[in-house]
Amino acid sequence: MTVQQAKYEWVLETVRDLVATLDVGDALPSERTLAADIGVSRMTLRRAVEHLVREGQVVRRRGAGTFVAAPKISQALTITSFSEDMRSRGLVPSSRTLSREEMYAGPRLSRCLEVSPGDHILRIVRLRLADEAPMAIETLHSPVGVVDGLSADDLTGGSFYELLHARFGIVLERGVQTVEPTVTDETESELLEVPLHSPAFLFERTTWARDGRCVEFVRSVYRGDRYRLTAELRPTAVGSPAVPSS
Amino acid sequence: MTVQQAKYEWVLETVRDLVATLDVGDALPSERTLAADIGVSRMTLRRAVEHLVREGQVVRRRGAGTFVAAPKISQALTITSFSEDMRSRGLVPSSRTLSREEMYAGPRLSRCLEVSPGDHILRIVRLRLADEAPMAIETLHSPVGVVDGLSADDLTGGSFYELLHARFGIVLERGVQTVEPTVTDETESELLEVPLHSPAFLFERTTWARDGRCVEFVRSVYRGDRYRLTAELRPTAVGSPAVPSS
DNA sequence: CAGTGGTCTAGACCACGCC
DNA sequence: GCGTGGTCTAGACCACTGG
Repeated sequence: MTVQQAKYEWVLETVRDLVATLDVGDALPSERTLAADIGVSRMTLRRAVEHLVREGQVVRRRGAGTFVAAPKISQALTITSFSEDMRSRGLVPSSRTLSREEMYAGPRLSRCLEVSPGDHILRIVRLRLADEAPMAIETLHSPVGVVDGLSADDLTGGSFYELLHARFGIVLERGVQTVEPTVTDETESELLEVPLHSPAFLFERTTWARDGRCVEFVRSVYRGDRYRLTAELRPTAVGSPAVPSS
Repeated sequence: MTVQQAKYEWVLETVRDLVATLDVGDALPSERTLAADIGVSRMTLRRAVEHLVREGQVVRRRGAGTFVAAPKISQALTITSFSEDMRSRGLVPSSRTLSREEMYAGPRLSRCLEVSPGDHILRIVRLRLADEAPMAIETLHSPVGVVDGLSADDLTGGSFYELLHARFGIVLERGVQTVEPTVTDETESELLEVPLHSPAFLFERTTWARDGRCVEFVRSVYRGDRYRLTAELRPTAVGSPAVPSS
């Protein structure tokens, strides 16, 4: 009745309070009943319940009812791009290009980049800094056919991805990244200014464009003493049948 | 008209195809227009569009319209619990309890577990195996007040979290986890059957219950040669104003 | 101002679980 | 069969953007 703006959120809070008074496995009142009790339409009530379903607070079973879910921890690690990542950690990101060369893909990279081993690719190595101190070494590989004429200077500025779109019209579609623990070798230790064989993260990322072409294969080595991944763990939706209240 | 089951998904595919024909920054037809063209109600159309918004394909701007989003790579690393994780990798998980002891929390753990340094805590060390071969060492700390009477045998079975709920009525609320690269020490190398100073992951996780109590602090060392994190990267919702078609 | 997305309604039919 | 969630509709008003 009052302002619409608040209604859905108000309903959400109301239902949340209700759930808090119940035990795991307990059924909520039916949607029609609850909507009437609260004084909103069923669609509005459903929207609030959907929110709780996504949060994993409740589980819906068609034909049966809606039940308080048994929380279950799953892990969602979220990382952002280097620059954003550093800024979110209160550090100032910067970059130094160490080398730029054109080369044959060779057997290994040709597989990663999905080109012929004899095709030319561009390899650019950059030192990534945070607050002026070395943080990571990033080695970027791209087929020259994709990033024709890319110079070393182009990368000192900012995002490679923005540049890909603005200059080459490339729209990214998806990527796959793996993370492994490793230790630094001589070269890496010198560049990152850490002792030989220091613990480090090894990231490998392959990214594809919307047109299906493989755009880049990136190998990054992050200092283990300065960089750490963090994850917020939240209860998620439960696959198991709602546990009957013990 | 036909079956309801398929309608919403059909609309989603239709809109997805439409988006594919547009460039980044282009506006979609208005919801009312599009709904009429497709032949569904606005609510149904909205549901499909909401799906695309969550996927980051389009951006809605109130009063302005709906626009094709500029893809932006962000990273969502997803890991599951040890057992699930192993099973999803085609391995058979198992567990061996190495030790169980009650001890004073001490300065460091008392901070992690949010108890007094003089409070008693339980420490259980488990070797986690995959296909009978060592994969990780997990050291669990919990205040005895929380898991009173927990025996070593209780943990050989399965999930600690399910046990927490069934036996102690503890409902988990949230957790924080950090991941660092490290190298194995003598003890760890022996247990994990890897050479001294092998690369490894160090996970540290703190989990809280719904009532606010800190339930556990877990420190896990994973073999770097057998364990690797993988992430599917997908374009996400864009904060930046939709780029006008170049 | 007209047009857009954001929200809400009251009612309808379907598919499914349970008794 | 009855009650549940799942879906869909046609129309309404609001808040905001833009010319």
